[in-house]
This record gives sequence, structure tokens and C-alpha cells, in this order.
Amino acid sequence: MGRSPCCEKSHTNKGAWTKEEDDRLIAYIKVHGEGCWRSLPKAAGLLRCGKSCRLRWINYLRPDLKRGNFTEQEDELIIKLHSLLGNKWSIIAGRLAGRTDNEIKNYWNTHIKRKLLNKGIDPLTHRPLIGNISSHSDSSPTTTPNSTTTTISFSAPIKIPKKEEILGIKDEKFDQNMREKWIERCPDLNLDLRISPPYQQNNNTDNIKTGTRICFTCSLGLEKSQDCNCSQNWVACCTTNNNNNGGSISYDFFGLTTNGALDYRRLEMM
DNA sequence: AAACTGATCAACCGCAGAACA
DNA sequence: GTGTTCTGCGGTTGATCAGTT
Repeated sequence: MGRSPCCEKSHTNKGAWTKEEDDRLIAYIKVHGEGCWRSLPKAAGLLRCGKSCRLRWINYLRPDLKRGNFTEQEDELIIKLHSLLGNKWSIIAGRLAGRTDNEIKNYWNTHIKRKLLNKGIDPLTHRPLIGNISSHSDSSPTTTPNSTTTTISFSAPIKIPKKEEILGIKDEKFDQNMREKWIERCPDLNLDLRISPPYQQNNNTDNIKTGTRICFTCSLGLEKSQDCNCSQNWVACCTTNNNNNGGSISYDFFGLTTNGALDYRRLEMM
């Protein structure tokens, strides 16, 4: 026997919600609280299905929702969380106070995706769209003379972050699932990778001498951000980042390095 | 002014998994 | 242990708006 529909579709309204429907829903939830979505419409006198009521409340009527444009910090956080979690919009939304999964999902599809593509970054893998990507057993830079493409070197072994490292929470089940999905999604992704512009001989080696490193945040064009943690200040970092003259510049993929170890706890809400 | 196009976002749909009998 | 119900999630659709021709 198949599953019964969540509501009688022939007797329910669809489409945009009216002010009156919103008022009814708000009034009902104020008195009775959230939950029992299946029975809520009837009890509240709404000709809507429970799912529709839940969605309307969660995405638009909840009093704790933050409306308006996303800030640069929120942008950065979404990008970082998406690079770690993929399309886990509800989890991502849980890290952004006042934002809903639907809102973030829409924002990702309409703004951030394009932003990353414009930067030459694949929004699915968070890796450069163009350039030679090669796998190496060591961290030596790949040589691509007279080229302006970005080269990525991967080094073994693959390190998969644990959930508590990402979110600061301990959960064995999530831990195992996430690690498996991580491997499944990015089989060749080494989180200890280094990104390097093309190697060119006789180029300015000042950056090597001074040890200038550019962070992932800057690589995304989010200069001056609070998460810019280049070893130099942002001017040195972003100047270096925009320098196509080459030089063995390297930085950690997430730009979250602390003493060589990725610090995912920084992804927690400030 | 009208037609067209692309961007945005609210809402819907189907599915998976949790909860319950 | 099994079947049914309910909830929540992610993908997708379609209405609306703004900009362009």
C-alpha cells in the first residue's frame, strides 16, 4: 500500500500566501507553538497543506529571521561551509543566524555560484576551473612555463576532517557519513594541498624570500576580509595574489592554517 | 510603448529517514 | 520486525520584476 498524500490536494490553496493566511498562521503558532504540521491547517482554519504552512513559517514568518542582503562575512562563511559540506543547506543555514536553508540555497544559485565562476573557481568542487591540475606524491610545484593558468599540487596522504573539527560538535554517525561523502565527492582532494601560480624562471623571487603567502579568502577575491590570515598584511597578500609574474607562492587551500594544521573551528559563528 | 530576456526568489514536489503503532 | 505516518531536506518550477532592444 502506497503512502497517502499529506493532505487533500483538491481542497487546498496553492501559490502565493495572502496577508490573511499569514496572519492566521502567525496567530495560531503564537498560541499553540510549532509542530503537528499535518493537523495545523485545519486547526488554524487554513486551506493549505501542512508542508506549505511549515515552509511559510520557517522561511518567512518566523520572528527571528534576518531579512535583507547578505553581508560579505556571510558570503565568505557560506562559501567556506559549502566547500566543506556541499549542498547541505540546512546545516549551512544552522551556522548563519536568521537565515534559512531556502534563502541560502537561492542566494548560492543566483549570486555566489556566478561570483565563483567569475573568479575561475568551480562552485561544485571549489577548485580552479582552468589550469593544470595534477596529482603528486610530493609538494613540489608543477612547471607550466609561459602560462598564466593556476597550478595545483596535491600531496598524500588525504586528510579528512572530522565533524567536530568542522563544527565543534562530536557525532560519530555524522563523522563517518561525512568522511565517506568527502572521499566520494572529492576522491583526489587533499586538504593539505597547495595552490601555486605557474612557475617561471627569472621572475621576481622576493615573495619567496619574504615568505609572502596568500590565503584562500584572498584567492576568492575577498580581500580585506576578517578571515584574511595571510602571513603578511592584506596589501602584501593581495598584491601577491594579483601578481601574474609567478614565483613559488603557496597557501593552504582553506586559508585557515595554524601551524600547518587546518582549523575548522574557525568556521563557527563569531 | 511593447516585446523580449535574464535574474530573483517564493513555493511546490518527491524522497529519505525518523517516529510511532 | 513491519508497515504507516509525519517531518524535513534538496532540487526544481514558475511568477514577477528589472533591464534591454
